[in-house]
Amino acid sequence: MINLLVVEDHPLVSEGLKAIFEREPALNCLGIMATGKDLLMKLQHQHPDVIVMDINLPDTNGLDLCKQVKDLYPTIHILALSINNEKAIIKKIIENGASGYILKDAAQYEIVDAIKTVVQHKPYYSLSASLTLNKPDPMSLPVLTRREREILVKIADGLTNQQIADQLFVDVSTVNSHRKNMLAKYDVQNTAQLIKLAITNKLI
Amino acid sequence: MINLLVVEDHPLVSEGLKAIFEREPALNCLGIMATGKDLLMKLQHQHPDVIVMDINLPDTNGLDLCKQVKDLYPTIHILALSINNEKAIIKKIIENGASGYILKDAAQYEIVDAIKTVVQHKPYYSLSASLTLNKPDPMSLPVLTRREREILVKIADGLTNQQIADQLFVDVSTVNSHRKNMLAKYDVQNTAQLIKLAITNKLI
DNA sequence: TTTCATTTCCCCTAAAAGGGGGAATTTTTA
DNA sequence: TAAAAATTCCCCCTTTTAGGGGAAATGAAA
Repeated sequence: MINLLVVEDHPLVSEGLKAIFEREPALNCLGIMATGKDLLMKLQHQHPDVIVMDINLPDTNGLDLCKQVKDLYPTIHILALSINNEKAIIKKIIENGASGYILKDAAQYEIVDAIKTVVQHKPYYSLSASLTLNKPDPMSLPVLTRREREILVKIADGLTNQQIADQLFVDVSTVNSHRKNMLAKYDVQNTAQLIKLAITNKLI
Repeated sequence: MINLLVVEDHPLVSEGLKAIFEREPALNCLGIMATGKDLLMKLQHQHPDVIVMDINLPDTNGLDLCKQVKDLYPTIHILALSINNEKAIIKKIIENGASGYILKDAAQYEIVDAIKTVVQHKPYYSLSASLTLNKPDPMSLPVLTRREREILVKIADGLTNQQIADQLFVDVSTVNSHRKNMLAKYDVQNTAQLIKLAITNKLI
């Protein structure tokens, strides 16, 4: 018998999970919490084998919550549940102690499989998640320094080098240097291309 | 007794819906379809009172499917279900014949309420959806002409006016005119701001 | 058919950005 | 603490944008 806790704020999804668990004799759902706070309170009294955790919660960031729970109760297995299918996020949650990752588009059997797998101290990734993990890295872009980001945001807001320099109390040549640096480090020819790249890659 | 059909490709959600419907004696779920195609086939044999339709489907665009179904079977009420909370989308689906709109974060009672409301030929919007609808319009932006969009895309790709002119076999002055026009119509000072606005508002 | 919007092209000047260097001073970080 | 990275500033010069006008030709819609 595997004891479960669910952290999920969408009633539709948590009802779905409950229905799936009820059909599985080996699974016993101890309760459904809508927030991270509720989970931490519940854990003071009850320790499940597995926590199925939505990482998009209203109160806490799921990534932090995962780490918190793992620090307090290292023996509990955490199965992350998310609509998000970004490689960086999946990696992060695994780093933070999750034993598995399934997407909300997962089939029923996948969820049951995942739970049964993680209690055996084995990792589990849903089909779409492992596909994402195996995709080649979206060519890691160079990172912006603090100052560069600051300036880039102002450029995107339509300020000229002079205006930015005035706001930051530095010389125009400084702003110009940063701008040229950014063009060079992202290998683009002009501001238009830089802004496009920055926005589509969520640099700003 | 209200007869229902569900079109939803996420098992977690459809299981949740099923569980909710089972608890309501007045509701009778005739079946759950994962695709628009399946729905259209099913409708040839069975006519529900209400269709609960996810508008993010794998095969069809939910907006089109809604219109299609309404054209074929005008008496069926359609309740749109979506994670999407954008005013434009909600308006569109209503135009296409949906009687109501609920978000996937809706509470259980909201879904039941919604179904009972739409069968009485009354519209229903979930709490968060009606909040969205009542928000002031995100100031409708002027639309780009075909040529302007074409040029804007090339600007965002880092091409200069001269390069664009060469590609389009027109004079630089023409490209320059379009560029100036766009700056004026969106009331921005330079290309950086224009690109940012265009991307964040999905103009390109 | 007659507007109205779009697309095209032209003039002008000033401002801003881009491209090549180099170099001193702080901050981080290894 | 020493090396690396970030921030700051400077020179040169060229290309590109921006801002102000105007105007003819095409296309679509009323």
